[in-house]
Formats: sequence, C-alpha cells, structure tokens
Amino acid sequence: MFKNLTKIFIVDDHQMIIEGLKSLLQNEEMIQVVGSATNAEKCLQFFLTKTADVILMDINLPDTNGIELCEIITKKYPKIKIIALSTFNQGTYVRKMMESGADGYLLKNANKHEILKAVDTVINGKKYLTIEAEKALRYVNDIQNKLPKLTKRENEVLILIADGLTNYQISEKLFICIDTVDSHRKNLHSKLNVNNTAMLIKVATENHLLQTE
Amino acid sequence: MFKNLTKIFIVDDHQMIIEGLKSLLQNEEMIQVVGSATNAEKCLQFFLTKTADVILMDINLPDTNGIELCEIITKKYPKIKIIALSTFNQGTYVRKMMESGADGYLLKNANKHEILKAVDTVINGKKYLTIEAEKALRYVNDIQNKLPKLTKRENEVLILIADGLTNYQISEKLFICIDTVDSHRKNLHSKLNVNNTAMLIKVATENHLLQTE
DNA sequence: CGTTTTATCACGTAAAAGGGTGATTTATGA
DNA sequence: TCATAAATCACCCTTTTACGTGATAAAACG
Repeated sequence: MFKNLTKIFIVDDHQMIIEGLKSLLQNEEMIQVVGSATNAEKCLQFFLTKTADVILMDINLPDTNGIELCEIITKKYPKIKIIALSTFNQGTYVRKMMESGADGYLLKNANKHEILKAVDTVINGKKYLTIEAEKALRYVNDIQNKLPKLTKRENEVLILIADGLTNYQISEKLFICIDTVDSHRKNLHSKLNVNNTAMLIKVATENHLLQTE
Repeated sequence: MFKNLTKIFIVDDHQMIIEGLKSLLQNEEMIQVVGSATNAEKCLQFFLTKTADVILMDINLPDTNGIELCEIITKKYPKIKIIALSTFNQGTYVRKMMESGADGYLLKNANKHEILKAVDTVINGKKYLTIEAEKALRYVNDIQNKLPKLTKRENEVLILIADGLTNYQISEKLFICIDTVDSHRKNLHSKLNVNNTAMLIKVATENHLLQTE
C-alpha cells in the first residue's frame, strides 16, 4: 500500500469536512494533502498551475455540481483520479458520478481506514465503491429496470396533466387531437399500472417523473 | 469571548466531521473537546459519568434522530447547551430542533469563526441561529401560515383519493354517502386552490399532505 | 350560550376521464 | 432493410368528476 507519495486535493463546501480529512490524513507518511477548495471554480484554478494524484470531491458544491466538475476534470486531466464524497447514499448520484468519470465513491461517514483503502484502490487504476454505494446502485438499477420508460411525448403529457390541464387543453397546447392525448394518457396508465389520475400523479411524483428533463 | 474554559462534546455519525471540528477547535485555548460519539447511545453513555458545557450535535444520527436526543439531553441535563449541526437548511428541521430545546443551529459549512461565535453565544445563555437557518425558519413559518389546515375527514379522504379510490369506493370505506365524499372533495379543491384531481394530488404531495399523521 | 366549524346528505347538469378496439404514418434501432 | 416503437387520429359507451346550490345535526370553541 502506497509505495509512492500520493498527492491529494480536497473539494468540499464544508470547511469541517476539509479539516476533518486533512486531520485524518496528516499522519500518513505517503499521503500529502496539497490543497483544498470550497467550490468548483477555486478547484479548477488550482489545477491550472499545480496538480494532484487524487481529488476527494463532494457532490454538492455551491457553484457547479460534482457531476459537472467531475466531467471537466476527467476531460482536462485524465490522469487525475476522482473519489466522490457524499452524505447521501442515493443511487442516482452514485450512478451519475461514476458515469461522469469518477473512480470511487465514499460516504462521509467513512473512517480513516476506508478512505485510505479507497485512495489506494483508485491510484492502482481500479474502481472503489463503498458497500453502501454499491447497494444503492444495485437498487436504482433494479428500479429503473422495473420502471417502464416513458416516451418524450408521454412525459410532456404527464407534466401537463400534473399541472391540471384537461385533455382538451393539452391537445390545444401541443397542437394535437384530443384523442391523441387520450391515447397517451391510456399508455401512461398501463405503463405505470394505474387506473386513474390520482394514482397517476402519485406514482409519477414518487418516481420523480415530473421533471422537465 | 470565552472567559472560562468551555468543554465541548461532539455527536456526529461522520468521522470526518468529528475530526474536522476537533481540528478546527484544537488551537483554541479556552475550548476543550472532551469527547465525541458517532451515535446517540454512546453520547448518553458519556454523560452518565462525565459532562460538558456544549454539545455540537448532528441532526441525522444512525440510531435516534437529533430531535429525540436533544429532548432527552435537555431533560436530563438542563445546563448543557446544545448546538444543532445540519447539512441541510430545511426549515422544518430548524423548527423542530429549536422546539426540542436546542440553543443553536449551525450548518456544516460554517467556518471556525462562526462556530466559535455560536459556542460563545449559547454559553452566555442566548440562542444562535445561522443566517441561513433563520431564513429557512421564516420561510417555513410563512408556508405553514399560508397553507389552510385540512380537517381530519378531509385528510382521510385526500389520502384515499391519492390511493386511487373513486368517490363511491371512498363512501363505502368510510360508511358515508357518496355526496359527502363529493363535498369533502369540493372543500379540498377550494382550500388547496385547485380544480381537478391531478392538481390536488400534486399540491398535496408538494406540501407533504399525504402522510397518515 | 351562541357562533363557527365540521361532517353529513341531496339533487341536478355538464364536463372530463376511463376503457375498448383499431388504424396510419413516421421515426428508430438492430 | 425490416421489424419495432412512437405518435398520431377515430369512435363508442360508461363511469367518474366537477361545480352549483342548497340543508341539517353534531361538535368545537370562545
């Protein structure tokens, strides 16, 4: 473990977390915390002139979110490994971060040992997921497989229904026939396994389907 | 500021936060971190034999939540001041913690200066709220005042509607006339300012009205 | 004790949704 | 390119909602 000196950079909007990580890592001989930032901008600024081996990066940043920052970093500096830090254990986050090029995912309740293990794993070119994150990821994949995908149009119609428009009003708004709206509605019902508007909206909100993506 | 030595205890399930706080406070002469715990049980255990002046307490704990722990502590040890720590800025949390006897509310992105100020404020018997927390609290109070209160029956009916029951089915379930259900529905509509089921359920979920309280 | 709120029921009409079945034209992806 | 999915429209009939305008008894509250 840790044959070479590993330089670590920390990005987190919580000063306490930064201090905590520094404190946890300061006695490690082969690890050096070379800097920290409380937002994405300062982080990018740092890497204009300096570098690091691993970035411990909070997902929730004040300016940009971790996902975007992650994409930028991996694009600009492919060699730098990124370990995502999160308070939550939300599978969607885990998924998105890993898709955006993160190499590891740690929860903030991780102890010193786990942090070191994660750092060691990623500098050796492997991925590191906390057990909890793995579970969350599996869970989300399961759900997403179970949840039938709505088409673009179905999504539009769904949102308009939730906004309280009637089939007629929706048909006017989308310049389509009222029968078509009715068709989409029927499809929504069968896809989401409901049989009236109340259940439709409830299920839709529960599964975060009302976002204009 | 800090005429006497102030003993601080930290409760947080995130090891990083505990380390961070310790690290931030360790150079303060008049402050001594006398212990820490990662859950409510260990915290209560500590206070069986020892004591502290101020507890920095995370709201989200693995076993008990901060609100309950806060109530227990203030009941058993009224002299101990409690400062709630939270990642979120949710008004409902702020409200509940302060009602449960907390003396202060800090966000985890607080810097050293703000933490010291909070500690100083509460040991002098005053309340300390971060600016953000104050805002959130005002916001929640506003919302709660704007939201009309539903009656017991209206609540029941609302939940059954959300479950997908028709007026007829609801009338059977509650042993009342279908016209009565219709009346409740009309009242729900006018109270929540909607005019069909879709909006009703959307507004209800947005305002967390579908819980069986 | 009197007023307001809550819960109940009634009747009527128009609008909207639910459910079935089927068809056509574009995408779209394997 | 060829099968599949998506988006469109059509018609029919039943059920359910929506909305209006009442009324009454019981409960809650000051």
